[in-house]
Amino acid sequence: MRAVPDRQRIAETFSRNGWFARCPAQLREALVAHAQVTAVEAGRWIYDTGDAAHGLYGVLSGSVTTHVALDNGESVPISISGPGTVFGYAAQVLGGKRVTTAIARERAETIFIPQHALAAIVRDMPELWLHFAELATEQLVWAARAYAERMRLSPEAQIASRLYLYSFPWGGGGPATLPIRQDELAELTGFSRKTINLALRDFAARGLVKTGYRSISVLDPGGLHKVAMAAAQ
Amino acid sequence: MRAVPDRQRIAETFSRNGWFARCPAQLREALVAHAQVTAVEAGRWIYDTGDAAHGLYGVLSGSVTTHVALDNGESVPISISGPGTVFGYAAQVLGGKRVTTAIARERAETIFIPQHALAAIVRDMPELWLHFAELATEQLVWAARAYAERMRLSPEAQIASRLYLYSFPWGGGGPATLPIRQDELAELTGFSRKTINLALRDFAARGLVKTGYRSISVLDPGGLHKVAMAAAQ
DNA sequence: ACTAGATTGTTACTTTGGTAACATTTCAAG
DNA sequence: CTTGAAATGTTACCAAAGTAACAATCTAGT
Repeated sequence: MRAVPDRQRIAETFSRNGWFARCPAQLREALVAHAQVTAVEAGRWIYDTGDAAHGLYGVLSGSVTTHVALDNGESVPISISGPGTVFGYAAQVLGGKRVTTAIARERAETIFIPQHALAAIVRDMPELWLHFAELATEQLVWAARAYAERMRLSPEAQIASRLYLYSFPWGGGGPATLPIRQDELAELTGFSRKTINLALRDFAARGLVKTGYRSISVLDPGGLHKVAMAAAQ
Repeated sequence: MRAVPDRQRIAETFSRNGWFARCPAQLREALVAHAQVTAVEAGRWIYDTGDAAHGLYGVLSGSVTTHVALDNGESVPISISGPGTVFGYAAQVLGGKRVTTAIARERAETIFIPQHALAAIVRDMPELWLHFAELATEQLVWAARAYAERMRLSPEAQIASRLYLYSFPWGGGGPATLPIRQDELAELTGFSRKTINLALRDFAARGLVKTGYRSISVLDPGGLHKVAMAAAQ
């Protein structure tokens, strides 16, 4: 919870793209005005499934993973969020407990907009709910697609699709170097590390990616997208 | 678009449970007042991905499947909706084209609330957006769970989980006879018919289900849920 | 520069689930 | 009561992905 220079950074980071950017200026400013900045160490919980929700989060720097808890107790990572991304709104909309667990993947700064600020904003600007509806719906469509891909595409196609997806937060859809380990990508996609490694070698041979130590460079996002699409029967 | 007796049925069907039921009475009544009833033959498209969206749908009788189109052209079924369920709101919220394809699984009646009616309602009751946000968020949480299960659970556990899920629309969470063929369940879950059959035989041997011709009777939903949970490593 | 721990690359083996049959059962129309 | 199409039950075989190693490589910290 610091002063002026942070405000500026927040406004810049969250105006570039994503949900904040699509909100009307007045609403965006009201949200930014109430944002509190917090630094989080790598590996730290930001919130856990079942916690009471007291507000909305966003990623200012670094990255955050979101996990879903299965009935059998397993915790499954379902997304990585980079700077400019809003998270933790589900419990806010549903008005109750956190339905996912958020963990800092690396040292990160988050913004937090407390519930009472949201309540005050929504009194003047009820269209905030419209924007939450848009956000949730967009992610729902994305999740439905991800689920459908999981049912039908080959592992190779799914891995290509995922790398293509990650090329956006880290490279705007162009070439990008992803700071992701292969075992982490395995966790994230649900395949074995061996299968990941095999696919990456294959992509590398085709000039689509270049593997490094603790990193995967996407050289040709469009080519990866084609691989994902080519999986037709 | 018929007269009084339909209004009554609509109000009853959509007040029992689901999204409509949770809307405030005034909002629910406004929605019901503008609903138009249409009969659809089995197998008929209600809308297709890419169509312009002109309103919101609900299932009055029968059932409707929703499909997502993959980039490779495949169409993947992602849900079955029974009476009282709202569908087709995603394109409405996003204000554009249909993002899924809806098809009548069997002879069905749908209600349709045209866009202009929604626009009129939201002028007086902007909280309609809040309820859309809740609907989308709820389904998002469900989709995230489904995705996580798909990544981690054994086919058997996933099939058990799905049957447990379907016991709600058809039996309120208690014993229920699902009018679903085994090859249809295979499509829906993304496994082969053989795997479905094997799992069902196994469940039948344990007294959890009873298979029939064109039907699967869930005898012990709780037991199926336990099977889904027991898949811990 | 060295070293230990972390990460990636690779192999042999096993398990799982899909494919493609075919046999059996069910049901509805004639 | 037939009969045939649709649906379920079952089998043999095969390909794909997981497991569990181990080897090679990289990097941070001394």
